[in-house]
Amino acid sequence: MLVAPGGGGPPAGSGARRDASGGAGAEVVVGAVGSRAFDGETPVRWVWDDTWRWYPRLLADGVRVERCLDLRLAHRVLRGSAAVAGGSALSSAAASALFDGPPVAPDEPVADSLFEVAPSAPQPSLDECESELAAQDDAVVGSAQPARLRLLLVAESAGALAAAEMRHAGMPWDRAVHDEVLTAQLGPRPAGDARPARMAELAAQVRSALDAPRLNPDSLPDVLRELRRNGLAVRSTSRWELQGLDHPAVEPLLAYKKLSRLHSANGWAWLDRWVPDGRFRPEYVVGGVVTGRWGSSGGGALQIPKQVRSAVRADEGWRLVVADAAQLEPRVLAGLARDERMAEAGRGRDLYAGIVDAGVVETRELAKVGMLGALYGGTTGASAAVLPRLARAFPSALGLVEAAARAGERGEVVSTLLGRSSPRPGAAWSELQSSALDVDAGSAAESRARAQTRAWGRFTRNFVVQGTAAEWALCWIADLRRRLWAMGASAAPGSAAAPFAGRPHLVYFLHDELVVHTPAAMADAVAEAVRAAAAVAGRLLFGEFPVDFPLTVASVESYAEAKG
DNA sequence: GCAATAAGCGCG
DNA sequence: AAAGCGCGCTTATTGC
Repeated sequence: MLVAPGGGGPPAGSGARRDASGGAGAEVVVGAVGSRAFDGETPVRWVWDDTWRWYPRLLADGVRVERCLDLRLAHRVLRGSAAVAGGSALSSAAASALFDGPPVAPDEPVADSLFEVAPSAPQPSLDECESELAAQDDAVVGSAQPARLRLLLVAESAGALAAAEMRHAGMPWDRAVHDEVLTAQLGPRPAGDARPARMAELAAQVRSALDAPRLNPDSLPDVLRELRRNGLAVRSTSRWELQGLDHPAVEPLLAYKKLSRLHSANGWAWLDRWVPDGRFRPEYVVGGVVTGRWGSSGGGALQIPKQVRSAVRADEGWRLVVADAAQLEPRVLAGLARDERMAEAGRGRDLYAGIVDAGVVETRELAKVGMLGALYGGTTGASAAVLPRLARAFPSALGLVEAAARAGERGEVVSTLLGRSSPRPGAAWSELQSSALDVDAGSAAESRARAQTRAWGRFTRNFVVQGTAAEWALCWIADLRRRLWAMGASAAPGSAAAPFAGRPHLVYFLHDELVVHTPAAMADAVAEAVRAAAAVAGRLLFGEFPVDFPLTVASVESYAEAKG
């Protein structure tokens, strides 16, 4: 039981306590379960071990938390950061036991499970939270870049709040529209485990074309064998290897694979499991990716195929504001490297078009392929061919990713702008490296070691950009979340769950793209807020360095209408 | 029998 | 003509 905002003090037994030493502003340390601002006015930053443990229940009670510090997320960032000196209290066994590791299960019953929820990780006491907070504070203050790290920690924590809120509110999903999409492509929903009609037809065509009446098109080895038996020199059954081959089995096989994917990943079973009530509630895993991007768990929230996005529909009287940061990663690179020419190429326009206008390459497609090659470490084809021209035009930017790659190849750690560091290569890495140095190491061992070295270099090359882009996106969503709440409620119909009734709120986030569900009357203001938040994110990361982060923003009824 | 792995494809 | 980064999920297969 919790006290709603505007109510009295902390609930009995909550264990909430005012923190006297927490730096600027009042802070509340929450060891078990928390409460609201004590004076009702000072913005309070809740400090708790794990947002995902506590926040779902607060939201279920209609309570929104404005700001927090997630000790578990912060712990992980600080422990891994090259900017933080080792040997602090953060690395004590006690701190590790309590604050290391993945987020724990929410403190709420799981409705659809017959079984007990797995026992949660040990719950830190109030005192343990306080001493962890103090240790983190010391680590930040004593670090090479306290301001940036502090920004990273609060942005990551705000992301955790947003993630829990998005799951709570859910993405509005029209089951009937989804069913129409499936029926149009697959045929009517089959009973039981039967193949949908359209897939069965295609399977029959494949069997007949390959003269293999008993072939199971879902068995990759069998399909490969039959393709070869029919004279097709393929190494795998992947689409890019098959398409364009001149054989009557190819077209139905590719069509089958496409439908099979739709059916198994986002078919009726998915719909029943993940959208029982007209809302899709994915579990986001904040910081779930090494680079700081979010991951997801269950439901494939980050892989919703374009095919079914028409089922994402605003409630009656509401709109979806869909925003997408254009060419985010190259722009982030321009900012990171303070590459003025590259920033200039993207100012007020499509960055790739700007690269063409600057006379660096001939076409937008080349500019894009070349930039992606620079970010990912491409070494072949058109991408590699234009790399020298990009390097000449943008020496700072290309130099930065090149340096990150070289550092990784040496086995060193690289870091994002705000101080998230890459993992060190594992023990197997160094073993393979040193084994290649043995006097009697064969050339095979040497080339394996070389391939591994380059692969790690590609990882660190991309890490600095992808990770800093993730930081930009966290700042974007954090600032937007604040703005949306400040806009207040309108008298819109619809069924947004408390505390978001009548209010614009985030419902989806995908690396460089987000969706807000808003009362229709507020859609324009939301679009404005989304842009303003992007500008703030740019300033938070890059200060006055003049790099733009333009967005495409659309106010639509259906997610499928946005973008192209 | 079950768990781990591989292939393939969806997203950025 | 997909080459290079990061993921999650499903199915079939392989390993114990």
